[in-house]
Amino acid sequence: MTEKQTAFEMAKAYDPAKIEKDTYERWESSGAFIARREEGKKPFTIMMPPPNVTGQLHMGHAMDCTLQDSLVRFHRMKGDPTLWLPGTDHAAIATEARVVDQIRSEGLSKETLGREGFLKRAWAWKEEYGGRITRQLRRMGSSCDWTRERFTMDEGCSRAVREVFCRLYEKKLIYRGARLVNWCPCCGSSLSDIEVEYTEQDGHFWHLLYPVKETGEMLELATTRPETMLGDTAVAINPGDERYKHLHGCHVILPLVGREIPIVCDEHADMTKGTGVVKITPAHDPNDYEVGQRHNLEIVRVFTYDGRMTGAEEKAENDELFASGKAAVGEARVMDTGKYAHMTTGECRKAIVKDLEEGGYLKSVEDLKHEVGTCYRCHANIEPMIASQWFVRMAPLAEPAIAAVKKGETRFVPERFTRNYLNWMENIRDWCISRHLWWGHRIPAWYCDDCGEITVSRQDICACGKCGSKNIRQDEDVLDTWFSSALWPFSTLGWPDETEDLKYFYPTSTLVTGYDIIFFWVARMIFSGIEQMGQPPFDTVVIHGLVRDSLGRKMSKSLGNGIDPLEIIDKYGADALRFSLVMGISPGNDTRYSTEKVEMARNFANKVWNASRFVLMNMGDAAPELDRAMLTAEDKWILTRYTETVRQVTEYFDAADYGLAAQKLYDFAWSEFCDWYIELSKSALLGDDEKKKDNARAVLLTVLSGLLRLLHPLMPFVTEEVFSYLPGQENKSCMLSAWPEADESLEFPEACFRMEGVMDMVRAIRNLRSGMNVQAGHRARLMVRPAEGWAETLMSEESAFKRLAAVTEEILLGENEKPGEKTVGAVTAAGEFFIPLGELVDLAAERKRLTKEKERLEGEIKRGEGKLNNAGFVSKAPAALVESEKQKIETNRQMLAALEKQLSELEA
RNA sequence: GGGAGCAUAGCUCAGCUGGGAGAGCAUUUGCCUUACAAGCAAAGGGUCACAGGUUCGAGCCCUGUUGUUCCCACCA
Repeated sequence: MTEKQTAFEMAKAYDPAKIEKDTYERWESSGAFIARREEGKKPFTIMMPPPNVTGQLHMGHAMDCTLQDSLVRFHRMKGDPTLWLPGTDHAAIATEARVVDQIRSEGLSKETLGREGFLKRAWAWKEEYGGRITRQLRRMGSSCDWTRERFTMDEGCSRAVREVFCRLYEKKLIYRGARLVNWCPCCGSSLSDIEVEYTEQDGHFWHLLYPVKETGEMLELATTRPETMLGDTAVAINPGDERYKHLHGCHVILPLVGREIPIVCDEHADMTKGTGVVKITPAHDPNDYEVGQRHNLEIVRVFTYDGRMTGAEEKAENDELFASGKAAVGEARVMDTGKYAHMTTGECRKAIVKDLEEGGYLKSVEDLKHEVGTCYRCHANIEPMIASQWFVRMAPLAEPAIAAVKKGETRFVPERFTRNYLNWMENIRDWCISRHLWWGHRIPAWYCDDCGEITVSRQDICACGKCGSKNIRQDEDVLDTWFSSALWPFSTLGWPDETEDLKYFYPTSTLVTGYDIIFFWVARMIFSGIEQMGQPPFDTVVIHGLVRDSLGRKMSKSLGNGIDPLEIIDKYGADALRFSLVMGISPGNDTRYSTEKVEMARNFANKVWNASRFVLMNMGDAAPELDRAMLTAEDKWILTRYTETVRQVTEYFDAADYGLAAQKLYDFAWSEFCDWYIELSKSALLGDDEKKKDNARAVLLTVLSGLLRLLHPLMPFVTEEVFSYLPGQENKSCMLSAWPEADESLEFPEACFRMEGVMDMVRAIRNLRSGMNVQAGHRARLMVRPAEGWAETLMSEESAFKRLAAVTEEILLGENEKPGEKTVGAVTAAGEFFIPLGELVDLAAERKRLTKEKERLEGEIKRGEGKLNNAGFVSKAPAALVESEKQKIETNRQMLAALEKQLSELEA
């Protein structure tokens, strides 16, 4: 613990850079972040969505992290055994791409390094960037349990991955097969369906003519991808299409290739679209693949896995595969595309179009915009391909995952995301989990070259499980990175071992994440948790929006509009960044980042700092005790407002409504505590009545100490720093202090009402002076006529009103006396007042101003009467509302009467 | 083709189970008042997208319309 400076040594402005590093180190080394199991107490657990080790944190992480840390600190202060488990994700495809870039810049390639060499480089990358990320998380102030930090590819997580893979395989929920998959020729890997992003692209419709063998007529059809025609194995028409009834059972001759292919009848052919004729390429189109399955069509692959046209070598290889009987079920035959072989698919498209045109097979070309699948990582166009891959059978896993959410065992906040989740789960297709990469969890399957057996094993094996042959190879591919993230809520707690942590902390409490990964991650955690653990991994999923740039665009590397959270922390402090990311957000909605917001938050942190400085400067030696008998009107007012703030902020945190919590704290701290209470407290503090001084000190301390604690989850650093200076809290940590509870005995509604009246009147006076251009330094006299029942409140020796007004005015009380000189005046609910301004008073302008006010009041009264004369309102509205409406009218009538009197006095 | 979000002050956005609209920034005016000029005291600025409906009462609930953003969907 560092030597504490006194309040008088506190800097005039809050300087976060001076304290953040030390404060964080103190927290961490004290062990305060470490979760402890307390039997009999329900823990609060959050698993951090592990950031990718690809690079560094961005603003989205900063927000995600702030929301989680706020919740975690809130629960820790409430006394829950709290675990926030941090970690990082190996991000298979993304990291591999970065490492490939890195080694390429050194003139190396994956192939030259070899698998082992490459993985060494990848681990080095992980060490560097993983370390950077955890440092960044610390800079944000994250109070996570670093002793439990995990990595998706560490030993334990990897063991969990293998265990799950084997269990699912044994239950036949994982299978291998040759299926049509989304293939990214650029990444050289398959992708799952959700990894494909559809973007609108300019393209063409090529209208082709295929000659019918039996009739000699030309059949017109259209395609957006003419290069796939080489792999056509049928042409489809709708069975009910009258135009083509005569062609049932006929064949067409595939142009350029000369292959005879059947005309099949299939519902897929839509009579209303184009000519109603569709070419069928089962190897390269998802719909065509389905048609092919239904009609048992041949599957002819014409693309290589790196985006070129197949040639003689590929065909020979493929032929051998089939000849040896090792071809997977559903595997495609490969065609030697002859003159097109080795062209890229793009080059081939041009060549084919040209050849078709020359052969008279191209009827016309039409421009068109259409949605094309692209890779979410590299944005290259996806080529659907037949490939032998591993899949997770989703239907049996989805079913309980749907039920759990429907039953409310897992709840989405905001609720609207439930539908999103259910809709996706209910239409889910099998999950392709193979990735043709090296960085990741290698698929634990071995192929026997002798007997063809596939052995899936928890341990590495060196002989075939069936025939014992040593002639085996492990599958070259790794698993989709989300396969391991899906296990995060339990793999990180030691599963498959029955660890104490696992028993105590699973299922976790809340998951906090952005809506962009509900499908990628949240859904998969839910079904994995249910399948392996028997219960869903969390009860609440708090979904937040994305952080966009100041123009509303997504922050991205390619746009160059990303902002580094660390730079902002360096300049404004972590608290400012955190608060700016939370204030004004609403659940599930996107937010824009702007420097102005950070400045607002920085100013607020400074305000908190200075308010604290003021309170500390005025503290005596001992910690003052709150004495209820001593409380003044303004004390009661601020204590009431404070209690209400405690109640509301607690509710907001419980509902994960951070934006409202921040707003409430900002308003209370600034507009009520600082602007009014601190100002009012000065009279006692500067006076020499020690009892009054102690009373003011006690109230200031009560409110400030509570306020700091309420603010702590959002602004941990400044609150922690200031808290330990408080009398009675020496060397105590705000983070470990108790969350404030609303104390009803500190609520004084009547005092509050009185204080609001005083404040209204003070505002009216200031307003009038400002409007009359009264010089700030000018101490005019002020004459006050209290409204009925307000004399004591306004005019007693102790009145807050007198102290507030006395700053600029000299006060005269005259119950019913006339001002007797030229004045300006106004009426408020608490009473009326006059400021004598002699010749400065413009009678005509005054008349106008007062008349305008009179009309406003008359309008108010009329509106109120309208309501009360409405039988429906009186009978149906809540009684309290009707009553307050009556009160309002009564007050307004009194004010109106006073105003009319003022007007008549003006004439006199 | 389905689904969702958004439309409120010049800008960015809040607004709870319906009870006469708020903040920050910007603008205007006056202040270095002994915590804070990263501040203080004031001011101006809104047909709550449009049209209906429910209700004693609608920014809020319902229906439709327009604009906009996003997600999902195999459309040749």
